[in-house]
Amino acid sequence: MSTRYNFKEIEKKWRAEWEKNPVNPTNTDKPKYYCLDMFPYPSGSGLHVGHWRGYVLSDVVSRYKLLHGYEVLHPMGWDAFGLPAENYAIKTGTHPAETTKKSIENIKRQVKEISAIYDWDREVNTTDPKYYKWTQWIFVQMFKHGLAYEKEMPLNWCPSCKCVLANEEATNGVCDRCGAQVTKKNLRQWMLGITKYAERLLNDLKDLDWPEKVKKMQSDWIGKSYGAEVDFKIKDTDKKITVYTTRPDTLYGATFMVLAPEHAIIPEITTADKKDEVEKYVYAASTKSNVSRMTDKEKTGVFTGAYGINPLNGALVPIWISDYVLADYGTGAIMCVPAHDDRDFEFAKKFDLPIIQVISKDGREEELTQAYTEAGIMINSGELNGMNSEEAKVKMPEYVEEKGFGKKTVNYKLRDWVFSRQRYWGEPIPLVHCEKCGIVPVPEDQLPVELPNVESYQPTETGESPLASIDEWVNTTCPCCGGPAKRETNTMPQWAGSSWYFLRYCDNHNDNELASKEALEKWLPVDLYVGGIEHAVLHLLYARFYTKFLYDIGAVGFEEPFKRLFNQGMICKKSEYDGKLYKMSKSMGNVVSPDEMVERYGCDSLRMYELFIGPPELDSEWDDSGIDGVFRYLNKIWKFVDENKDSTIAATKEIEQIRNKMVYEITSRLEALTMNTVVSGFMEFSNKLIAAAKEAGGVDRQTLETVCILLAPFTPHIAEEMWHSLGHGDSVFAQSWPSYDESKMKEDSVEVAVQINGKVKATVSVAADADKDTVIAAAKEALGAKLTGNIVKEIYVPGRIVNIVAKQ
RNA sequence: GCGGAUGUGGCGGAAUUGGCAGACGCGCCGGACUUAGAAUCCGGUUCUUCGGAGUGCAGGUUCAAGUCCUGUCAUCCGCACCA
Repeated sequence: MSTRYNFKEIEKKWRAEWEKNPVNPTNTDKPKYYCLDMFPYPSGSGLHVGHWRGYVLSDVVSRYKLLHGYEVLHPMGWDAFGLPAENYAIKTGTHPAETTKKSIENIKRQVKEISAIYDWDREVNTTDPKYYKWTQWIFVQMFKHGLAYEKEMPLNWCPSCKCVLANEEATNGVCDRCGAQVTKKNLRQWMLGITKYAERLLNDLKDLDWPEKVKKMQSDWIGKSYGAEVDFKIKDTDKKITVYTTRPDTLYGATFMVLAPEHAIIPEITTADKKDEVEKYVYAASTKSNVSRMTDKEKTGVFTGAYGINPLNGALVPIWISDYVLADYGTGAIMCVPAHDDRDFEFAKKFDLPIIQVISKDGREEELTQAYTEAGIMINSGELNGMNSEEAKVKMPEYVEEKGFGKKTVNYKLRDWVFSRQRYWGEPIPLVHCEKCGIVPVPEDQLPVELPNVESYQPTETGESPLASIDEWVNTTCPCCGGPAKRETNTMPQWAGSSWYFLRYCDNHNDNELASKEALEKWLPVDLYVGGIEHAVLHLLYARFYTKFLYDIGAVGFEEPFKRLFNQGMICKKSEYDGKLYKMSKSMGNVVSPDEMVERYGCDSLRMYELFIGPPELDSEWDDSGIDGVFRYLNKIWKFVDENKDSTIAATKEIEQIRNKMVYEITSRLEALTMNTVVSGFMEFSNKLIAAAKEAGGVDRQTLETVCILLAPFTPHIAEEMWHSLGHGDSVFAQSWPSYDESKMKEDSVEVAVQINGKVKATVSVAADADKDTVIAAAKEALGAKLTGNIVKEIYVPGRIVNIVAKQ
């Protein structure tokens, strides 16, 4: 006879039962809890055990809240627009909708293996016209509010995806999706004015219960800086150049200026003798790739022949051009203080420009071998001399403003969002170009603008969408004047659908609004959002921006979508190619299939092991054999409940103590989301319980029931089965989370370690409430002859330790 | 270059936030059961020259340090000419 519990039968039985009678009742008047997973892209290759981690964690929290009497919204859906389905279409001619449908079917089957309490009636799919109707509707609102606009500018272009990229998708000059080096291409594109929200996106971060790391990444990306704009007149002309600086305190030390090669004033100020050289440099910079401009740190530059005038002291400063100055940040022009800026120092050394020190450590000038970038005492700075540079930094912007040659300003690194894509498998941008009326949004009652069928999905080299070749779709009538007009052929980026999907879940069948006011009011904002760190800037920033916009137009009643964020770590495994640790992926050959694990150990064991593997916020290495421990534990607890299910005896004091402590520990560890210690807690307390029961000749019912309920969020099937085996007819999830009685957790006697000079020499058992003198006396007795010398000090930490300090 | 995280047995990792380092589990060793294996159960498992030593390394504060401070090394992650 096998002692293994029959997980296959049990899990099948309860899954069928829960499908019929969901344990999470809807439309109640209970308090709400919205627990959200980042929805997956339904790729053809399906799930691996790494995907389970976040989904199990969020399901544990959801079920835990359920047992606390909440009505829980725990939905799942598919972020299904995107390149893999489209690339597959290019190769095979299969319509992406078909591929997507198949992928969703497959991944949904795998997701169901997790046995999470997802409400499948609320499933969303970003590629469903009923869904993207509202993605388009939001765009139309943005257009109407002047937030969506068209602009021609040099953009990140991925030569491999044949598509433009947003700044957020092209960090380090590399395509976020395919890894190809990004080039610049001058294109006319649709932009979203996210920079208008920069201040709010930054400010509202501070109230969010998010990992500090993510908040920092977002605030760095927004990149707010305080400084001043200062006007430099150009010698012998009536023109001026405005520079932006965060170091107005160093203005007296500005010895030259540098313009970005794209700066519009360059042709106007370049002197005749420098013209050729300047034009050559500007041309070279324009053809230099984005990547080399970022990575070639060697300074290059050219002198324009013109001079600016330092507004403070009238000094003449030569105006140079260099590609280390960015055209689209600040004013595209800088004043250079080589004494106090590394880059300016390097430039000055290379081109032999003067260096004037204006800040010094001790008020004395010194020979600088590198830029002095710390704070210090002002020197060579007229009226500022002797002042602390930090103070000067604060005072100067105001001073500059008073004198009328500049103003205090703020700058952001955040750029507007390049929103259009030249690909097929995305939401069509719902606009019409009319010769008479200009750009006209498609009327809301005509949404969605559905994706037409095309013959070739192939993207073009020219930056034109594959949709442009379908004349019967492109040619339309203007909704405004009824005349001939052409549709916008660009599509939206993948982020469009995911920027608001969390709103749709609460009312996903609504054809009249993106979600009803009542449903939004009831469910939003999200209480806990679980997902990977890779979306720290992209998705999470976009979703916050969308929410703020929708708040501004009155479509939602809150400004921040996600109150609490949890980033689970990745599951890694050694690659079979080079033996190094990598995040699980098909291409590294290190994928472990959850299907296989479920087959061998069951869903409950895999769920518990996913949590046991390590701290949930850190990356962990997958180890196949580790799951054995969890599986053995479940067998052990199964056997324990089975053997005692008909018990009628009362709890001993010890068992009562273990039960109360167990409830306390499991609860507080679960609240802190330290799930790995919850699992070890289960093992630890169960071991104690089994040992105590052996000694007592059995265990009481209440303790067995408590164990079932505690386990229910983690291993729902076995918990439900054991609950029923105790004679209950209702579900374990209809119960309340157990409470604990602190007074019953206390032990009568405690083991106290006895130290001499901080080294443990003995232990002694004393009454828990014994006073210091009693314990010290007992400790000395236990030490006996080991205690020598003069006692200097006696320390007692109640219930923990005695330390006797003795001098020899 | 700047910023952040991490560093504890053969392995994954605990440690009530300054109070007996190594919980819990994997693996391994020994034993029981078995014709045998699997499974299960019981015991052991940081190192040690048995004095002690020990949380990447070197200092410091303290009666007491994995935990606090200073310096340093390594690994990983984010940003990267943002003036």
